[in-house]
Amino acid sequence: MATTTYIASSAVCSDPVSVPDCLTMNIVNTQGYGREAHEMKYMPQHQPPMSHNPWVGLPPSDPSHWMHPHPGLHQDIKPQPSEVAIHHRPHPHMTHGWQPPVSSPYSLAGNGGSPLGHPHYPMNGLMPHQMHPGHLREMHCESPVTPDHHVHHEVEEETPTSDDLEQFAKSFKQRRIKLGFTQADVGLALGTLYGNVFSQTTICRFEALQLSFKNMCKLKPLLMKWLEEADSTTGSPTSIDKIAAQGRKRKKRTSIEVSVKGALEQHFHKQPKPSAQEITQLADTLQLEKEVVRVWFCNRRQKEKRMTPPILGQGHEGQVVNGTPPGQQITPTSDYGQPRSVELPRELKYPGYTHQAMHGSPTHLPPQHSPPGPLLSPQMPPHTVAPSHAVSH
DNA sequence: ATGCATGAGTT
DNA sequence: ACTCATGCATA
Repeated sequence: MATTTYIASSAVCSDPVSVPDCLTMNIVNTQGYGREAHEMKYMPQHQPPMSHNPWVGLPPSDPSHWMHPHPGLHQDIKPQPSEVAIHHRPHPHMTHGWQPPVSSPYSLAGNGGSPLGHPHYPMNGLMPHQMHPGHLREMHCESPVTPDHHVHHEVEEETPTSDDLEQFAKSFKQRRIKLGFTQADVGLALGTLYGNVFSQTTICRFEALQLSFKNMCKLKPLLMKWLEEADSTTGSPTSIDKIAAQGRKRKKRTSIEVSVKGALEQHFHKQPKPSAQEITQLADTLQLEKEVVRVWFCNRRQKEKRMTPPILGQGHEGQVVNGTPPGQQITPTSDYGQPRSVELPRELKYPGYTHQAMHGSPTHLPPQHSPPGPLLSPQMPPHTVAPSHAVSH
């Protein structure tokens, strides 16, 4: 049964540390659900664009990162960096000009980081950091489209290959852990660092390669920077406050029964993009709200586009299709529920990357830009290996 | 770690 | 109505 309740997401902001009230974003009413109706978002208390970011030298010249044309009128609740109450790290004993951009390995909110009341403090004061810094460019990605005539400088802004990403993600995770930071810490740190806060979820997905290729590319440089800062820094406990995402009316997560999911999966195999009618019918049949079904399909499609897509071919549907998208290689292996230890030969997996392989502007490119050069223009790297879906964390 | 949801931007 | 980036809530 689908729970269709709305929750006054007062969020679990039970941050033991503190919750600055300065962060109150007035969330009015969000009826994101009934799009057909009004779409009131939340009203930002608004606030001075950039307050201070003591340690984060945010170039005033580049507010674009954290400012949106419509403050407060953006996507999910994301605290503006300026809103984030950052504590100056109480560590006078630091020799560095400035310290860690990051939040301490503790503090942390609700999610992944330190769940259940008291976080584990991996290191109070001393970090196991410093593995062997000064070297995180072990990955050089040769972009497919890179003119060979020009050497690689440090920061390769060229599109990394999926291998690069995979490799990076892996080492990133490893270091992050050694440094004693949680995924949530990182997400928060990015906010104080660059003004873009990310959730534990996103960091997690990055590490697990569960984002789109493009998205991975976008985040990589940020995480790279964080890494630099992080391991070039002596741990200084900084307490970060968690912002409460309050008041927003969010539909409660619908729980779809497994049997129903199976049915949905089956339909998905036959028709990944059902028409409104089909959706309606399906919803009717399965006793779900139409919207729920619609969203399910959206999410399912999105899943297919991740770097580590679910393998098509759920245990039950026998007659799968011929709908295999060209170029999409389906690995008959089971789904992501299992430990993917096998080297999945999924050479191509970005069937539908019709858009920008990644470029700053949101504007999309024409689907198929025929490369002037004789070489192919793979926006997507040749191949990817099996995600070493490690267990950790 | 992941399922369902939101919302800006597209098509 | 869809895609895509992202995240709350939850398993």
